[in-house]
Amino acid sequence: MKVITRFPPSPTGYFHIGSARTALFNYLFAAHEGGEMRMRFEDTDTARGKKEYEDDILEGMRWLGLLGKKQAAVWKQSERTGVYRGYIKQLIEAGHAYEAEAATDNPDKKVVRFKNPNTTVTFNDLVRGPVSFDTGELKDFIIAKSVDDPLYHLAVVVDDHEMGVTHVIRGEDHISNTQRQILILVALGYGRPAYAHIPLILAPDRSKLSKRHGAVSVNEYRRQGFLPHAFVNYLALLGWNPGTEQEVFTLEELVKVFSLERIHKSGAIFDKEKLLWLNHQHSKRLTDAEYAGLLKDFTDADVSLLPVSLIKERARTFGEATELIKSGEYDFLAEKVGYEPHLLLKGAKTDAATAKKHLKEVETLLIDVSEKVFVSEEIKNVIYPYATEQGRSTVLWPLRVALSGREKSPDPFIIASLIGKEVTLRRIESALSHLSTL
RNA sequence: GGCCCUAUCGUCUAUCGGUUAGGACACAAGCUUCUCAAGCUUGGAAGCCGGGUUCGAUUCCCGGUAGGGUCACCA
Repeated sequence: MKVITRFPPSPTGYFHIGSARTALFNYLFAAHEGGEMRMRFEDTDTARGKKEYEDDILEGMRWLGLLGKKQAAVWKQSERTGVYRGYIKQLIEAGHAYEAEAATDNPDKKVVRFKNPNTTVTFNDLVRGPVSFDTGELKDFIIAKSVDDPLYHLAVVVDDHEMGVTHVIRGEDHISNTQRQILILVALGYGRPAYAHIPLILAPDRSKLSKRHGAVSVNEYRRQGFLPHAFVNYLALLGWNPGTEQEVFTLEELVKVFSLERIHKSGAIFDKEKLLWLNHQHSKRLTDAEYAGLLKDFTDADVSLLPVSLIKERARTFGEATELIKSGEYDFLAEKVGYEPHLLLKGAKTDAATAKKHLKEVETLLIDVSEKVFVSEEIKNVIYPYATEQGRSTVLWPLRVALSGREKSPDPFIIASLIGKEVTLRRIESALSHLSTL
């Protein structure tokens, strides 16, 4: 039988990372089994639902790569009240439900209560094993505000059945809802889906993750410049593990190895540091061209002549890359560099005269390097023996500052190759005249 | 509070009765290095407590404790 899972968010807030992980597990399991994940909006609560939230969820799902082109249409419960009305009537006629006085303000309205058979409901949770409830405590719970106004539990059961859902994979917070849903489903004569309740994502203090703990919406991570695959990779590792020591996965790789049996039972704290590390790993696996393309789409900084391989190595996210660029780290690529002359000697542990001598020698060595082979390895080959002989810091520090204008920068060979022979020589000349003033 | 779920390094986790309790993030030190990163090596760091069962329990059972979830005319 074809596996069908579902992702049924309620559009009452922005796409939450906990929601995203639930969607991911549903996606991974379905894809692994060759089935499919269906999506619907549980928007029976018209007072709280917003179109804006629906769009945010959809956008986030697309970004994460969990919403394929061949995705079936997204159902909306608000458009299916007619369908639910039929089932509510059916339940009432069969004696499984009845209309009753509303407890609140409106005396004309009758709520629909489910007639609780007061039994023990046991289901075999695919993550936790057998779980049972004595349903008596539920009393005759309300399944619809009126015949025309269904509530969550009724709508879920009907939709899961009509969608052909075989596996309900959802957050642990739904575990006690399962008994109500099984009761309704039995009354309707439906077969049971399999249930798997996954642990929750927790804040650092092990409380429920909320806005006060920082970024909790998926699109915030997108705005911070995370890679969707890295984000998905991290989410998958919260509460699940492959059983091997592999940690870096693409979505496709996750699909291959995912299984419900390896879902952990207890809640997991969201650790942004590890996410950052994973994102860096994914960044480094991108080709320079891929990285440059994505960075360009992300940032408003000028990336036209940036040394992508350097940034990729250094920044963990596109957000960090942007900061790096804006901090002036790569300003040496521009025509002019400005710096305090003293900086030329700061890390050189030598005096102006010596530094000057070394720079002159380096200049002489570089003049002999042809433009055609003015690449970092070649430049290093030419300068390094001399630097080693004279004391590297006394030669390389002034040279690096001459070329970069900064205390911290990539090495001078790389910079020289990036700015070219002509600019390199010009900057050395400029440094020489600075040194003369000291 | 009732009901339900859970409990291994600071964090994410491996272990399906016998292990020097493994890996990763973070942290520290070292190596590399002109600087900053990256990289490499090394290190510190864990079975909530108490009973059982067993030749032997982190692992199985019970109790306690702690944390979480849930008790809507929300989902």
